[in-house]
Amino acid sequence: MRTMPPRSKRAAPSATTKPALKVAAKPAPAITAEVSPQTAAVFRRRLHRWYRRHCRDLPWRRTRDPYRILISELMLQQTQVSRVLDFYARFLDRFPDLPALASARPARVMEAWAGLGYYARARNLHKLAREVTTDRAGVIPHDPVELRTLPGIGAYTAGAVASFAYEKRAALVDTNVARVLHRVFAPDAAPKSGPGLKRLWRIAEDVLPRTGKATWLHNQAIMELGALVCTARSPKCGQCPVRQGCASVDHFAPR
DNA sequence: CTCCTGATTG
DNA sequence: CAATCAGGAG
Repeated sequence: MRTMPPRSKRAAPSATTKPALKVAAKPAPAITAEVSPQTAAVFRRRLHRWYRRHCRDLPWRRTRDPYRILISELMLQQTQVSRVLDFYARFLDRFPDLPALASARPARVMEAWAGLGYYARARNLHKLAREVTTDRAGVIPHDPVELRTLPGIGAYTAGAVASFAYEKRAALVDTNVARVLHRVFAPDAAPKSGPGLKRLWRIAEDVLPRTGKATWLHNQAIMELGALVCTARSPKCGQCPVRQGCASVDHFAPR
């Protein structure tokens, strides 16, 4: 039961400060949830049932090694799954762990990346490996905020590493997730840039499960739905587990 | 906000 | 040749 929402990030108005006599002072932004807990729960259940039956078996879903998760996320940012599979295996063969990568010569790293393009990201990755090795005792951070301070890690990748490697309860929004949440919950929001994206991040938080373990599956599931069903063009609403309650289903399936 | 990358599409 | 994409950087 969800009788007591334990700690939603913003709900608790930190009792450490002096209790104001007037409650009306509006001490914190106290953002209103975009999605009610009930709606979120239904969404999660349908989504998760679907994922268990339809998920693809991908190598980076079989590991929790932060290094391997990181490599997969960086490669997937720029390349289709089918092609990443090859490069991923080869890259990890040459650099099986963070120390191996950190101690490699730049030319060797670029060699392993050759064919993937976006070589600035390979340089960032190498720099990250050396930074983490020297400054952080070789431990890739758990916290999305800390992750974001590393070269090449933005909001999305930070959430992905926290969630997929450490099974932390962290939201993530990439274009797949943005598209799904936009269509289901916020058809009026402009999913590109600015306030629209901000709102989608808020929605992503709202629909998150309570535990980190469940969040791992949840985040994989939204991305998988966006990749397989809720595609950019001609979404397969007929196969969508969350079409009931989707704000856009009529738009795509006018019937 | 603009710019950047490199594949892909018009 | 230009537009588009997806994330990150500045």
